[in-house]
Amino acid sequence: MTELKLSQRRKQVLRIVIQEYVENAQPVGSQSIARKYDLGVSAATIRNDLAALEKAGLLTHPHTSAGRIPTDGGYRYFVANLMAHTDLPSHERHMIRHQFHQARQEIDQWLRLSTAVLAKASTGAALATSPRSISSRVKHLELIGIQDTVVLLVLVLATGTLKQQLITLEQPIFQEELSQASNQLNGEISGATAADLPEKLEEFTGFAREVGELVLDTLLQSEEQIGDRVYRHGLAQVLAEPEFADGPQVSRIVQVFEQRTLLQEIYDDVMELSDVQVMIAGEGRFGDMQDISLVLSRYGVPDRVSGMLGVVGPMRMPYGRTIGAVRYVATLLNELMHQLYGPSR
Amino acid sequence: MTELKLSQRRKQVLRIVIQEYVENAQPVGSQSIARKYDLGVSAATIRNDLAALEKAGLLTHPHTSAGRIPTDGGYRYFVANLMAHTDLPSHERHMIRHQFHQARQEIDQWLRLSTAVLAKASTGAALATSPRSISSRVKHLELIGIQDTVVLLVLVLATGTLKQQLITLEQPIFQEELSQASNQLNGEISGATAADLPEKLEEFTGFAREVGELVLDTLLQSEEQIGDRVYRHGLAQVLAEPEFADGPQVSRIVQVFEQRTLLQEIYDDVMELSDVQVMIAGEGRFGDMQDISLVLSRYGVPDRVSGMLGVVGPMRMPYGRTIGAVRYVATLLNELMHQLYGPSR
DNA sequence: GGTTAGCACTCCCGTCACAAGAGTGATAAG
DNA sequence: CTTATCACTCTTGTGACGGGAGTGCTAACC
Repeated sequence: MTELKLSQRRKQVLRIVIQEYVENAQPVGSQSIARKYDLGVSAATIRNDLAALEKAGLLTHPHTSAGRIPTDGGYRYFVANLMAHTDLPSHERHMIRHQFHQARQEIDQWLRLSTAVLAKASTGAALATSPRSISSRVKHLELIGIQDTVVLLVLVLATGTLKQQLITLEQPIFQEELSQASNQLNGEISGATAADLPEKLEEFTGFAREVGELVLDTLLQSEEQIGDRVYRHGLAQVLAEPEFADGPQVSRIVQVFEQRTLLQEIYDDVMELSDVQVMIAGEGRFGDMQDISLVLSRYGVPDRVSGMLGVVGPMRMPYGRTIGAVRYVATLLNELMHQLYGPSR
Repeated sequence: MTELKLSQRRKQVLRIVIQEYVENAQPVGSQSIARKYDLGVSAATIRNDLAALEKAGLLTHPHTSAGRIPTDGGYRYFVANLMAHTDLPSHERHMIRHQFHQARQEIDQWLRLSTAVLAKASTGAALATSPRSISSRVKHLELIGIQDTVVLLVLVLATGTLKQQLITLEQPIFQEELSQASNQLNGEISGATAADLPEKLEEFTGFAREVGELVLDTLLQSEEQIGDRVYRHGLAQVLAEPEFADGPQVSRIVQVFEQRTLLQEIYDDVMELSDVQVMIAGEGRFGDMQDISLVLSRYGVPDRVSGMLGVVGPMRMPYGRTIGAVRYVATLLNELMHQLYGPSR
């Protein structure tokens, strides 16, 4: 979209329309603006401005004699040019930080808390994916007999991520054999990445080889997918918003919230930029996202692990506040992750 | 509730009302019954029966001149006495079984699939908790250095469940020390339960002791909580049902679906009986569950692991089919789990 | 040219009345 | 116990009506 030129007052009017509409979910008209805000001009002038903003594609009206509401383009302009970058108020920041330090030191807990906090701080529903390892490196491997013919393969990646995989055998196997195989493998493949592995596997045969292949599979798979867990919180809250009063709208947002495949698609986008990203009404690239906005951020430690977290809500959303919240939680997670996966080892 | 005595025809009428209402979500009147079903009596007689069923608390009207709809009591009577116990049709059963055998051999995958299958086979939303170990027994323990001062404790329980816990230290620690501690602990505490552990810990000091305490904590915690993951699927579908057209109803069911604490409470109930349980409108013991029914079952291997799975949906639900689906998926999971955790080891 | 006042026009929304339709409840007869 | 009949009730849909909010246009003003 080309950069629009708008007079100061028109920007101001647009800002007011969005602000009012976000707050009240009601179309806003020229008179009510003139009454409530002292712009030094009359309602008629504002009316002209509104018409101009509509022609520019930033506003619409639902019907002839109603007030104006922002279009998706209007929100985009607002977010890009007009929005005050509001950080979360400091007492909220402190409270959130406190909660994180009180939680048990576990990624699972942190992410759960993140979604809870985000949902509370925004008007939307929060989601987060568990962190994915980038270029996974094997740290350690363990083979544990569960049943006579069932073996559990536990894989610890350099980042501390655990992968588990059950192996069902034709023949019973003894613990000694398992230990032997795991010692053998540990010596050889620890520190290996998916790229190194095939070569190293050459020298193995039999059961050890089989396990090695499985390790490779697991590594490859963990690199190409989003984290295997998706944390969600606060759907009830966002469904209470007036735009989701009727059926079709509800199912739309629930689908965005529930569907893994959609998240997977969006994930790649989010990974490209380091800052918080705002996706308004699907940005034309995703269908079926009318009236839905996403505010997402990457988190993690560069080149080691990364995940995604953010908020999904109605397009009519307090973007400033939401972005602030997402950014803050993301930086907090970054800090915590840094302590764990930190510079290197 | 005392066992009600109803004539054959009245039972038949009740059955018809429920059947029709479940299908069409519309109050059903005497005339339409007489027209559609050949009961050998006139509409007026059916009208009398309806009035009797209403007096017995099994039916109501929404208003004076509307047809009848079942009350929660009506559904309970139906489920207890009238319902045809329908198993899933065999081709569906085969398809489901096939899907399970195609999936990767992983509990995570199975449960994900279970909820997907259940949601598809019912009109509700499916949920499942990951299995919890009963009287957890330690199988193996591993300590892995992630950062200089960060250690990952991996605990493998006898059932193959993994528990992980990060430990942040004051001082850096060397891998040798870790290995030493883990060897020491493994020799001593492998096979121990939460009950045995405190005694065995007596002999340890320093870091090993610290880790031991942590193991104990983890064991205790894993015994008292529901599985740490909750799988969900198909919320969008159930929200499309007409009873959830308005706001308050939506938030009610979303809360039932989302809230962990509620599941935790229900869990204990479900564990007591081995068969599928039906909870209609909260059975008076849970508030805020008007118009919502749950069909739940335990799954797992007796005395070893167990979890819960089932369907949450509107009270107006095809109970026969839903119960059949839940039962089938539960037995399927039981089979699969049995292969893993099977008789003993 | 930008700004203002005035005014006709449009459309939504709540209310009311009205009729149709479905179903009940009661009565009286079989 | 069952049936036919009928008055009554309540919902639902429709159309009319007025109030209110807001627009769009025009003409005048600075």
